Amino acid sequence: MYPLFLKASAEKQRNIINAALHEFSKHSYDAASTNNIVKEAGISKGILFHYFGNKKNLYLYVYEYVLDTYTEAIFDALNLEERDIFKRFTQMVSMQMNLLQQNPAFFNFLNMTTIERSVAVATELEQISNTKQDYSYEKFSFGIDYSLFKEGINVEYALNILRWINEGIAHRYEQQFKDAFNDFDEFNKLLNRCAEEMEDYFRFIKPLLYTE
Amino acid sequence: MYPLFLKASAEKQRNIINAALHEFSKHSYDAASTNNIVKEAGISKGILFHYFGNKKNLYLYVYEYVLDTYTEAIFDALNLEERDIFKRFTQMVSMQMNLLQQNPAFFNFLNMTTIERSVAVATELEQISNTKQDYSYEKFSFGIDYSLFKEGINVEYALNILRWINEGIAHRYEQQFKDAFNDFDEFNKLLNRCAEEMEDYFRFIKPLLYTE
DNA sequence: TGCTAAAATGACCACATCGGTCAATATTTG
DNA sequence: CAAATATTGACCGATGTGGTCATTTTAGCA
Repeated sequence: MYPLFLKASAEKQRNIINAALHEFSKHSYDAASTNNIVKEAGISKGILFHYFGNKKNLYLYVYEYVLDTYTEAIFDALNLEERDIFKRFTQMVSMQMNLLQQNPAFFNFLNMTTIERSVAVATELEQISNTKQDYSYEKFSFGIDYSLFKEGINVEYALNILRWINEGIAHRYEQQFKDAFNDFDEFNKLLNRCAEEMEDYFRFIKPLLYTE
Repeated sequence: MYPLFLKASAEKQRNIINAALHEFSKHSYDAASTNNIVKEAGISKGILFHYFGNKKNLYLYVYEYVLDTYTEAIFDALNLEERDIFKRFTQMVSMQMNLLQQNPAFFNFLNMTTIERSVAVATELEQISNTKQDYSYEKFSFGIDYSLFKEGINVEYALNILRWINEGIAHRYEQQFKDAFNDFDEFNKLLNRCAEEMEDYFRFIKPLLYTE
């Protein structure tokens, strides 16, 4: 893909990706500044364009990188022998918390891409999203044991509701995550509280969906 | 508040508010352009600043206007004698669909304000939000009959889940709403389909939460 | 060591757009 | 008709944009 970039040292690549993630998670594509990115990455403007040619390539590269990293993290975290959907969710929540701890901009960036409206990248964004996003969801729900559900339960509805609970809680914590970003202990406490709350809701809804 | 603006004709006020809503729902505060607003509203740059003094005042005025309109719409739509939370939700969904039909930018703007990060307006935004947002939620859940729930059900959890279902479905339809924005029939069909789906989920979850 | 090719720099470009102003003009009012 | 008010839009200095390229630094090899 971008051989010049891939030839650079791992640390440099990481710096650039993190700086881009940070900028693109704070601003829309149009409003994001390559000047800010190079400043934060500690590189010159020239080398960035040497690597990626233009802003758009950089943006789409970061998007693919994030989706791939996310998918890979799911692969790592998921124990496919666990066929209980609630345990699966617990696994995924802990995976997401780890990712968030490693790089808070990660999910902010993903959120931004879902509301991105710039015509300059809209079509490519949707294209990449379609090819990659569904895959990780499929992976997540592979091999689920549907017989654990009460008879007559619409499993598709049940799974969607679980996801929306997850997203709803995450969304509620978002601002707090941002505020606590620089306080390591506080940030970890928040992560735990958030995961705990998700667990609470799962405990609440599980007996409603599962047979005794 | 802004007497010069309020003295203008109702049509002019409407044009300005709609133009501002449109611009601020497409761009963050910093990225939004007053030039675009005056162009779309069909007024001169001078008169806009004559009315509001500066961009920030305009933005916050529109935000208050939207929250007030929303609250008022809830007042109109809600039958407080209906004490079944599911019927209440149905009432609110239909109210939201009406608002969305009248002005699609309405909810997009509200979504944008929830992710707004500009330091120029952050504190005021939160301040206004705190004073007004809670109120409409309180209003919505006033007089709910909790005895309809199964024994041992955590009602707070149940209500949150209903809200997240609502938001999750709405979010899923968002992009489609935008695409169909100019096709009146298609747009209405979408509104109905979205409301229908919310009803489906309510029908699904109601027997899980309520006693027979 | 010296030489060459590749990597990296950052000043610089032309340009677009920004929020905001204000002298000039149009309209309303009495 | 004059005075007061409403409205215009050209204009301002400032800022920042994505992208370029002559120049310098570094790395690899003989």
